[in-house]
Amino acid sequence: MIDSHPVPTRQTRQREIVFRIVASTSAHPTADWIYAEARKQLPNVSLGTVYRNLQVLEREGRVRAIDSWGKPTRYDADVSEHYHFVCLGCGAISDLPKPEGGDSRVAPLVASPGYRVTGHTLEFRGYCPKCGSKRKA
Amino acid sequence: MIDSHPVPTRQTRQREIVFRIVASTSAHPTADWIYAEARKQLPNVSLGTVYRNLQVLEREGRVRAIDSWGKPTRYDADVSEHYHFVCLGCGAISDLPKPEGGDSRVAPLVASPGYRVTGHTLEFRGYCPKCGSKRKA
DNA sequence: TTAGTTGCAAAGACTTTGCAATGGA
DNA sequence: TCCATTGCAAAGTCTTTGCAACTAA
Repeated sequence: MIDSHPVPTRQTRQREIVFRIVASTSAHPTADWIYAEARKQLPNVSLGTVYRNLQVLEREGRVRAIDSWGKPTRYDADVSEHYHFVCLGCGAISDLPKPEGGDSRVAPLVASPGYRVTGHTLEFRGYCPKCGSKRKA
Repeated sequence: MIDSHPVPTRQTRQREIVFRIVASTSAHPTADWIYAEARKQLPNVSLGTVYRNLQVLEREGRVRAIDSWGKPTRYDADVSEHYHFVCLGCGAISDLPKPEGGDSRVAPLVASPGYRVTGHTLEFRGYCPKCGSKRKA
């Protein structure tokens, strides 16, 4: 269920380009967007390759996948501890300021014996300043 | 982007059966599983109808959709505040004991001016007692 | 040399949708 | 009656995969 012996990875043009693209933006791009950008540099790169590389990069801990409730997965090259805010108006995902002592505040919420917690996801939803002002409260 | 004038909903056999099925289990079932169960009671019900009803029920606040990282969406009839634990071994989703003052502990993590937070999701991942003991730490 | 990678296209998994018929209020 | 809902099947969206050729190490 988990890689018992990790597969060695090579450094390829395609892989590095995919990584650089993800790292170059804070927009938490989708595979499709990354693909479009990649083709500007490597006109023949395929969408399959982009997906495969995103998987490898995620396995290596170089990028993080952000699940988006049925919508396409988005990727983040900031793998440090931080949370996201998803705007229900425009769909934008923005980084939240790193919570002070966040982990130590959230972790204790789960304390069931026998369970081994390896990670958690905390995501906030609502309206960003731009979308919020367009609507009546 | 948001229902300005909610569409009236009717009470149909299909809808109530779907709801009862979701409410009858704590396994956080998928649409497929709900569909299979529903056909036991209504042999001609279609998968499309199950999906449509789950959407309606969610809109009405009677069930909650749980996003499962690329895997099929799961549903929960417990719409009260509580968090989930997802087992990376067997995929089971279990309810976590309601956190004491959970909301008030988590909410302050986001305090960016201009942002209106309407909800949040907190999900823990790891190994359940059964799966944890099968693996070396 | 020898696996890991790639491009391409086809397949897969999950969910949504068009439409005519049906049925709840 | 009126329009939300249904069953069916087709279509849609996002992601994965088989395969032969290619290439990093």
